[in-house]
Amino acid sequence: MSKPNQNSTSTGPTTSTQKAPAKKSPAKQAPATKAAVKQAPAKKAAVSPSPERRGELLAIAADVFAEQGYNATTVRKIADAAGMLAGSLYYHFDSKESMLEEILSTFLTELWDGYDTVLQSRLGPRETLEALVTESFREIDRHRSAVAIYQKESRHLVAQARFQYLTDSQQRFEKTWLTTLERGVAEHVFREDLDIRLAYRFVRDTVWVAASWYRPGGGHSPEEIARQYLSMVLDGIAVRTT
Amino acid sequence: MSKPNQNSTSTGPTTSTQKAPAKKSPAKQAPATKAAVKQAPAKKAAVSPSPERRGELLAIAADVFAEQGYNATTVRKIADAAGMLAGSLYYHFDSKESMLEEILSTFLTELWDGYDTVLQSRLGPRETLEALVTESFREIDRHRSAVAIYQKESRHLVAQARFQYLTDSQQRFEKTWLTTLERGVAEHVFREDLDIRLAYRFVRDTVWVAASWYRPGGGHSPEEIARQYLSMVLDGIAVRTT
Amino acid sequence: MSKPNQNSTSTGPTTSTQKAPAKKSPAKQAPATKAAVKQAPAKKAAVSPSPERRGELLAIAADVFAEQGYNATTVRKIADAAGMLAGSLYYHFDSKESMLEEILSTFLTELWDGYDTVLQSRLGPRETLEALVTESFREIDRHRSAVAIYQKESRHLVAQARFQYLTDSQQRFEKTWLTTLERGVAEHVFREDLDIRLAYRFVRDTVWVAASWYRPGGGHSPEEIARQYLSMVLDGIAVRTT
Amino acid sequence: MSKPNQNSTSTGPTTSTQKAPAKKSPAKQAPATKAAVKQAPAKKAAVSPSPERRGELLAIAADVFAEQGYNATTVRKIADAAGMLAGSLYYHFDSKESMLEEILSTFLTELWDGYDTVLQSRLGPRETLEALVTESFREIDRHRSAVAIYQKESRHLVAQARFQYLTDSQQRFEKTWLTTLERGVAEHVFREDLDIRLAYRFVRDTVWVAASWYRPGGGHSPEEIARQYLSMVLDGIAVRTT
DNA sequence: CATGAATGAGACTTCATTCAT
DNA sequence: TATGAATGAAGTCTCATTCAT
Repeated sequence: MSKPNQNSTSTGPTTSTQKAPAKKSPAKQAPATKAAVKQAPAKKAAVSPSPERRGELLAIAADVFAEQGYNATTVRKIADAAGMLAGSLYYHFDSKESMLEEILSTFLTELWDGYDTVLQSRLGPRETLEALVTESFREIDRHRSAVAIYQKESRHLVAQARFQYLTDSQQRFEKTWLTTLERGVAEHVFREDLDIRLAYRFVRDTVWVAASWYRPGGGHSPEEIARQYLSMVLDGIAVRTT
Repeated sequence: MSKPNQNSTSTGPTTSTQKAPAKKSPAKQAPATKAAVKQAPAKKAAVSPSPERRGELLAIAADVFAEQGYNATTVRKIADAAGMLAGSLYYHFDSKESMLEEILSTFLTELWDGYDTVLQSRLGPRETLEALVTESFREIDRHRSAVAIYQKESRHLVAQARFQYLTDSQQRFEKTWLTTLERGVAEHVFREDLDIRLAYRFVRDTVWVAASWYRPGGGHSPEEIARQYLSMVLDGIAVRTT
Repeated sequence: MSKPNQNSTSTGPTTSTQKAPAKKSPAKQAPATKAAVKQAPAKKAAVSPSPERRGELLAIAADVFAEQGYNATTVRKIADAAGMLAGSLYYHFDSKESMLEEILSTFLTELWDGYDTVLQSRLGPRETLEALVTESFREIDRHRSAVAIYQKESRHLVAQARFQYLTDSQQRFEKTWLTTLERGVAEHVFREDLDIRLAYRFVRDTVWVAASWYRPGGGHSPEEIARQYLSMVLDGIAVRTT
Repeated sequence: MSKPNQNSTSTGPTTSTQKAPAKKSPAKQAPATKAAVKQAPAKKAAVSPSPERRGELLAIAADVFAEQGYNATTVRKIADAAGMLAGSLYYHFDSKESMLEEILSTFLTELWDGYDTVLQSRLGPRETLEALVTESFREIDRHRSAVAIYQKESRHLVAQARFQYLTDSQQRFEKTWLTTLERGVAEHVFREDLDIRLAYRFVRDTVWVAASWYRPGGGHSPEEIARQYLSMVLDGIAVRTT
């Protein structure tokens, strides 16, 4: 039992084809990746006795990471923000990197919970797109820092085995969107002349970059922003010339 | 003995071949800032013996910065990529940061050259928007790494006096776009129900994030991509239902 | 509030059940040294509430020290092995070092008890040597971990005032053996051409290094091993050629 | 080429069944273990341009390791002894551990060079034993610190994949000695009643522990010490009673 | 121009130890 | 007695930078 916590319990979002709505399920299974990567003699125990403190600290860390960038964030800055000494963080977490990992995997798990709920509703392509975008803005609202971190850091991270699940998630994400767009074209609700991959990137980037400027509680609710974005994405900004 | 060049006064953005008057070109401020920051007794000589080598090295550095992030990039990685030892870079540049600065200011100078040319043509708002977007994709094509760096790093850099010109540029950028959009609404070529600031961010992000996936020489010319993007931005991806 | 016990004055080697007078028993010095080292105002109470638990913990600690080396052993490893948390050990012991000290001083006290019994029997030199070696193997059998620790760590420990008694013991040990060997030569039971100091080291190392591979309960009794070793030490491994 | 040196060239002693005498061959092949363990993107270059400095630093490090123990030795202590700053060591070596590895592997390579020369002479068992012991004392003379380190640290190190070659060497060592002793018994030059494994440990420990007290240049040449040791090991310390 | 070697600041991390509960 | 959470010192290592050659 020794050191009581550590992030061993966080779940890789890869495993998330969960049939039930299960929102906010707090990550029950360890990512498959980890099991394969670590053959160290299991020096860390399994469950955290006080998940609240962990959560607080992770939220603080996420804010600093988002604000300053992962590399530019020293553990001392996180500790300062948490009102403790740098070394004390290591009572709760294995490493700076494991904080990052837990932040991202928690976010992705919840994101996929939301997406899966949408996808299981088997809406039409336009309604699916609307629901996915709206859900995305909700996630940005709830996990703004995590999204911002994801945007900025995921590129470098995918190189590391530990962050394999980012790649997995990305692929699933891409497939989901491409399928939706293709269905929309096939069903004549999206324009036939679209370059699907380009449209995918267009929608994807359009939505997620919002995390870089969105401030929760700033006048617009996520649903409002989603509606405006969807209006632009679907109908364009130009006046209809008939 | 004395290092013959250094970018402090040489390739600064001020000296670039600006075709247009370009008032408030942000690059102009950089040298002033530097002068204020450094009080060392003029220990550096004036011009680099071989500006080509400088340019090569900067291009290499930009690629590595874009690939790995500025903070995660060590000067050794740059030197490796350039086939030299880390210390040798200091014959050409004052510091890692000055490389970054030169990369960004060079890019911004050229960007504003292009933008200013467009703006002086006094086109209608829709044509202005089209021309600015197209020009932007051309810049992405020519300075992909610089754009990617700009996207990723500018947020924290603006805190430093040395990078004041980033803020200046951003403000001018925002004003240019907001004005164009407002003119468009006023002239009934853009939808009246737009949230202008949201639309600004929408267009801005839509364009620049492309730098994160665009690969020069990859099938699509910048003009083609611009056309497709414009089509989506202006007319939306949905089929017109009347 | 105040920790009830601590080994500072309790199980020190002085208080052990020494059957023989054992002048200069090295353990005697330890308390004096300690008193000199610690100037804290007697903040610790006298005796541990449950000396058995202390003993168990020390045995566990000794095993881990022997296995991994003193420096490489963290108090957390000891606590893990004892099924408690690292901080909890400090209810029982002042410090990691005081555990080490108690392990070593306990061992040395018992060792000298045994040696003194032998020496008081006033046997001939060969029989003395045989008895000392046999006694040594018995100590290895009973205190394998302590012996292994002693072998590995005593060299750097002697530099510390707290472990002065190690030096004292070593000197007494050396004197005992040299005397025995010299007597043996004088009485023509040991070879005259011996380099006494070399022979001393030979016998000493031969015996004690066994602690590094000896496993109690592993086929050979300490007495058997002693007999075999003595056979080799006394008569050599070569066949007699006369 | 970047960072110029690093210990990538050191040879595992496992590979040492070299037919030719080849003394002091400076380790040409990388240990098989390393290739299997490291899949990192080969960030370190291959050959050291100034092996002399490396050698000096390794000798210094070996002395400190031997004196204080590997764990208790801080890189700062090594750097102090070398007259430089701690960080500067990392220009020459990857890590503290890689210094240790290079020290040990260099020593073992030379040791096996010497042993192989002896073994290829196909002497009788007694002469082989004498030659091996003598060779061992010569190695102690030349690599005292490395031998002392080996004695103290090899136990913990074998757990690490990087030090696999220690296990390999140990097994080969054991086989060599057991074979020699068995031949001796079979050919009636060693006593028939020997417990071979015990005798092996007896001889092995007897020889190598000498590194803990041997000081080069201290009156006795390695050959003299070897002769005295052999005299004791072969014929015992007791006077012959027939 | 470039190298080789070093500096020094600061990063992440470990760990013995403390203490309120 | 033991836990949970923290402290603070110290350790290994990285990296931008310097400078004599």
